[in-house]
Order: sequence, then C-alpha cells, then structure tokens
Amino acid sequence: MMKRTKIKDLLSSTEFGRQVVVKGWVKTFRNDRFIAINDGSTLNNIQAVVDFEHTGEALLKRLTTGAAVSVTGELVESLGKGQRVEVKVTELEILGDSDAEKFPLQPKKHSLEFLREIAHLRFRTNTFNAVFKIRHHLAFAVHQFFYSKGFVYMHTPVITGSDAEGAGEMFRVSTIDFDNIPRNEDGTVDYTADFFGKPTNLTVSGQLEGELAAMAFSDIYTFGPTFRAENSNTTRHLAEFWMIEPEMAFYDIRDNMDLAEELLKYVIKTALENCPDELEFLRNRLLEEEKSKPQNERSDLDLIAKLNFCLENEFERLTYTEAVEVLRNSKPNQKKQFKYPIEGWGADLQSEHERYLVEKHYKKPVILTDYPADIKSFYMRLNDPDAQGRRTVRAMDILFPGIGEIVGGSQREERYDHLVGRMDEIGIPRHEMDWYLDTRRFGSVPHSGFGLGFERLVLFVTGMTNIRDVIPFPRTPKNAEF
RNA sequence: UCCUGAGUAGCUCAGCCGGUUAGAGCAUCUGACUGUUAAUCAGAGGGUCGCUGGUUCGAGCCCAGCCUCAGGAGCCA
Repeated sequence: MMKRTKIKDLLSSTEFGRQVVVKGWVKTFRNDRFIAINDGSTLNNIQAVVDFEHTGEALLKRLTTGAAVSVTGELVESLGKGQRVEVKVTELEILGDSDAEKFPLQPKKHSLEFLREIAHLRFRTNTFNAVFKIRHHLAFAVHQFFYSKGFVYMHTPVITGSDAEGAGEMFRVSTIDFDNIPRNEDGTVDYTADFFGKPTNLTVSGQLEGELAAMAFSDIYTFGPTFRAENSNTTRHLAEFWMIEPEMAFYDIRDNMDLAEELLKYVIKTALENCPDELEFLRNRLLEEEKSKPQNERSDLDLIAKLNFCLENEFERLTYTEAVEVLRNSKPNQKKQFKYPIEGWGADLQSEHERYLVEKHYKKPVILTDYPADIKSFYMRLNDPDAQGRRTVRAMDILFPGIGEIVGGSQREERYDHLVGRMDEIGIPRHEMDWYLDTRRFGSVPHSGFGLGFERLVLFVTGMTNIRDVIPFPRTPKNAEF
C-alpha cells in the first residue's frame, strides 16, 4: 500500500511519472472527468483526471462536492491550462459519500452569515481555510516570540475564586442543582454546598496570577481562553476568546510599549512570511468585496500593503491629554460632527474619537497612555499630579485601524500604600485580595504587563470584519452551537 | 442592553398601490457533450413568504407582540 502524499507537496513536485496517492475532499467534479481535490494542506486544489470512459457510471455519480476520496495515479504535467501538475487516475475510491442534495456547500460564493450557521462545515471553504491557517501561524509566532526572549509560559487558572478582577461580568461555575438550590436560613444560596465550597467563576483575566509569577520569573506570559459574560453584540466581542497576557518585572510603561509593539510586528511579519498564499487569497477577496462599495469607502491600501505599512512605521505614541487636544482641534469636533463632542479633560474617549485618531488623523496604529485615573483600573501605577493637579495612571492602549483597542495594559502600582488606597476608593475589600497584596509586601518591584486580544489580532491580519469569523466556534449572547 | 435594518425555494435575491396559480440566477435531479477551470447546453422537481395574533371581502405586502440575524452604540481584548 502506497503512502499518501499531501497536496501541498505534490503541487510543488517535479517528479513526473511518479505513482502517487492523494486523499482529500472533492471541491468540484467537472465534465465527468476533472476532480478538484483539497486536503487542507494548502489552499490550492490538485486536479485528478479520471478516465471516465473506463470508469463505472455509478462510481462517477458518487464524485460529489464534499465527498472524501482516495485516488492513485501518475503525477503528470497538466495538458490543460490553469494548473502545472495533475494526477492521471488509475484507481479511484470513495472514502466517504456526500449527498449532493443535502451538502450545503456549493462551488460558489456563500455569505459569511450563512457559513456561520454551518460553522462545522465552513472549514472546508477557501476563506476559512485561509483564516484558520493564519490563526494557527499567529498563535505559534506568539510562542516563538516569547520563547526567544526567555519568557516563561505560565498557565493561570481558568476557574477563579476571585471576583475582584474588575473586568466585567463573569460566568458562574457551579455544580449546584438549579432545580434544588441549597439555602441558608436567611434564604441566600448556601455556597458551602457547592463544588469548591464558595462561589467560583470563569476567568476574565490571568493578570493578577500572572503578576505573582512575574515576581519570581521576571518575565512570564499567559495565552489561554478568557470569558466575559457581557451582553455585547458587536463585530469585535466574544463571550469566550483567547488572550495573551505578558507580565514583566522591572519594566516601566515605556518598556511595556516597546515590547507590545515589537510583539505585534513580529507576529505580523511571521504571517507575511509563512502564509503568502492565504494572505493573497484574502487580499483578493477583499478587493472583490470593495468593488461593490462606493469609492470613498474603499481602503487606500490592500491587505498585504496594510500589513507591510504597519511593519515599516513606528506606532504613534501620545498621552490621553495630547489626544484630547488633537481631538478638540479636529475638524469633526469643530464642525460638530462627533456624536459626543470633546468638551473637557476626564471623559473616556468614544469609539468615534479613537477611530478618528487612528483612521483619519495618524492613519496608523496609535498607543495612548496616561489616562485619567478615574476611568481606569485600581492596579494601574499612579503618576504624580500634573501642573493642574490632575491624576493620571500609566495605562497604555494600542488602537488599530478597523479594530479599535487591540492591546490594553499598564505599568502596575507597586507601592503598597497607593494600591490599598485605590482599592479603598473603589470599594474592593482588602481581605479578598490579600494574596495579591503580598506581592507588594514582599520584595515589590516596578512591573508592567498588557493583554492582547488574540482574535482581534487575527481580525487585523486576515482583514476579516467580524470576530465571529476568526474563531472556529464563536460564543456570543444566545449562541453556543457546536 | 439601546438604536437602525433584515427574515420569501438548499443558497443569493426580486416581488408594483393589498387582488386570482409567488418569480429569477445558482445548486439539485434527468439527458446531451467530453481537456474542463464556480465547465457548457436542454429539460424537470423544489415554497408553512421567521412565529403568533389582528385589520380586511381578500395579506408575502398593513398593524401589534415575540424570535433570530446583521450593522452601529455602550462594555472591553
């Protein structure tokens, strides 16, 4: 029995005359004669040519879109145009039939909305083949980047007993029988009867645990699933997503920004190097899509040019205070085109403001730093008050065109008294965070870290526009299929 | 959660001012053709018009409620 060869290897082979075995799924079967077969090793199909005059009619009928086949034959130079090599079939076996009347994928363009409904089959389309191949390379590149810098990959818990992480609504983890809830005498739920003996949730961030590890290894990162029970219905939010969270001892906010920018550029460069076919396919797909848009809504750069532009240019760095000035003097603000006009210092920036800065004003990734303390988390390092006495924290958000916030991070507050002061202000009970506060009691050092939304990164690199199309099985409000 | 829009054949969509038997392209099936490239040509089958209720002589179309989806906003990665 001959060993099968992957289609990717065959398409670049010059060993004409060699006997080969190809296994894969039928994309189309044309002219009773030409099978386009794909095995996922490449975006491209190999053409297998059947001698239909000497092949049973019943067998030919089973060559339907989606069927799994094994063909044996000679690798030859193609007689036709459109492909360099093809397989002259001597043996044809159907490994798995696919009922043509029921298989939902057709050799034509499908809407992304429809494909989302059949997410279990959409891997077999060119678009999703390309998207998930790129996703794979990006994930691997993240590990490579940190490995080369001596970071330790840390697995922080998925189930957490802390409810003070302060990053939105959480999913409760429980084994309590909801039809028969154990109660205390006062009627409240008796969590001592639950699996962990107390309320537990799915993690919304591994940051706090990451900080503990950074206080021993200096440089660590996490890369794992993260859960937010927010009722968010947007193209850039998921209830279950993957986040990369490095945490570095002895890093200040500037070191933190440098690392984040270097990481982003490294993984984008890796994608460009390793996925040229996939990116080219997605680039053309986008260009095709833009043809139906009016001129002024089309992008200046195509996908690959956009990624290269991102590599070749420094991210624009400015403080919140500077950004507010830019926005205040901007045309849309003066012409009152913002829905939320920029009036003063202190309010959080709205989507429209971030978009203006990134997409209109600077036209490249922007890193915003030093936000007002009142709109940011308790663990962020407090700056000395400025000349006007305004309190800011050393936060940094990286904003990408079309995506918005892709990275959120900060230098952490390493001073015990300041940290506790902020917790008291916000009303976070000290005793719940005692383990976290220990890092500030025993050998506290300046340190920094950030969270990078992996799916938002994949969105940017693939040029897709809906985050549900860059994760295999999206979990969103009212949707946990498959 | 809020705002806007959509839901008609397996898919993408058309359907006039409320009027008789709801259409097209692709897909599927049948046949023809045989170096095709989402093959081509001819023919056929295929519908609970999202759901529930209402208005009307009559509703795919008008009204109300609900469900689902999409885009935008908020929350954020």
